[in-house]
Amino acid sequence: MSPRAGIVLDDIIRVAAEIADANGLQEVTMANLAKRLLIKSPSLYNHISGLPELFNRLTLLALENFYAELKQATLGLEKKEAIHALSQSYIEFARNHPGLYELTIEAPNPKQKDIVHMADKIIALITEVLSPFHLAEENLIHAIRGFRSLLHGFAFIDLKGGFGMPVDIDQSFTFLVDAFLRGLKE
Amino acid sequence: MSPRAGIVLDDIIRVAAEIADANGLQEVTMANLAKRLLIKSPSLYNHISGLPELFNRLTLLALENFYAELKQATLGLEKKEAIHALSQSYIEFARNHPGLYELTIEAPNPKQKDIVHMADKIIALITEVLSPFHLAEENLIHAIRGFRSLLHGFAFIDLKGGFGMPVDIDQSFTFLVDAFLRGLKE
DNA sequence: AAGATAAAACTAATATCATTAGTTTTATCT
DNA sequence: AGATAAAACTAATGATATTAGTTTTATCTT
Repeated sequence: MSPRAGIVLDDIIRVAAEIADANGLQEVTMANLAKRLLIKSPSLYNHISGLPELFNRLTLLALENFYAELKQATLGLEKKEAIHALSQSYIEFARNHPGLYELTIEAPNPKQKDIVHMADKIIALITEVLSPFHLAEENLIHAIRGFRSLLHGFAFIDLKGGFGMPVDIDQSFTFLVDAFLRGLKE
Repeated sequence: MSPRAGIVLDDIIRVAAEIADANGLQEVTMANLAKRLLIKSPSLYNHISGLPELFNRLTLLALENFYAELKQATLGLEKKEAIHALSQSYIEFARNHPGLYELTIEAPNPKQKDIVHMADKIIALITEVLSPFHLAEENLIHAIRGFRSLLHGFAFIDLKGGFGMPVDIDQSFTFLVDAFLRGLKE
């Protein structure tokens, strides 16, 4: 064991994730982390170089968890079923982890190889579930971009409470995915 | 004229909009505004109550401009043409005014009646262009939500530079809108 | 033309951040 | 029992938003 027991890096990241999802990314501050960990904020610098590193690590964690859930959701499924499962899983992650989800959609810093890699894996997963449509080169890219767009757009507006009408939100989501898939077939 | 000439509220809002679009929302600070207006930051409080009011006013300006451009784009057009024109105008506003666009998609504070009103007008416009599809009640809501989602999702990912493949982005956008419209017809 | 007015600017101060430097504390190892 | 190392700490700096109080100055009144 180390000369003196105290918090470890993972404690910081874990609490940061909790704050991000419960109170919003803007509440993830050195001051708030220190309060929750019952230490003074300068002590955090014994474990992490500052807020930029914290957000990088939090983004990586978010992408890993997001990927794992999406992957899990599609296991053993094919075609339309796989697409709907991935879509549903996508929306649920955003709802359950609004703070982490926001981090997953920010443009990754190209220097952060690990982050770029995880972001690429998510796009590869989306590509996989779209592959049964046998789209020609450019159309496949169009379809991937379109699918990513509607997933994120719906998740985002939903998160912000932008769907106010008294109509079931999940049904609207299924409607959207179905409409897009029908449109793809032609 | 007033007892002593200086800046006026509109100067602050105008410069705030410039900074928002050129440097990002996070650069819209009292400190930066004061620098650009060649005054000290406390002097700004002679004209505005603080950052919250500034962002409220900036959001209203953004929504007004956004609505005006969307409306203008659809004038005299019908059906598919109107939808494509509105879509194209949507993406262009986001590209030309990334800072203002971000403000238009935040959930409006329900207490800000004027902001809510403008946001509603934009949704009404989207509803209008979708009306030729003669969708039944719930399906109309689904379609509106879906269309808003794909517009925002595409605009957002585009803004963040998330479409990296060497395939024309505007073609992808047209592909997405067309696919959705085809899907709506069934 | 001189003084009053009002609204603009200002300085000074407080509070909250992130961060750095330097000091103290303390669990473990020798 | 003392050395070590890494954790905690305090103190300080610089950026931010904001408030309070003072000064400046263009216009209006007499």
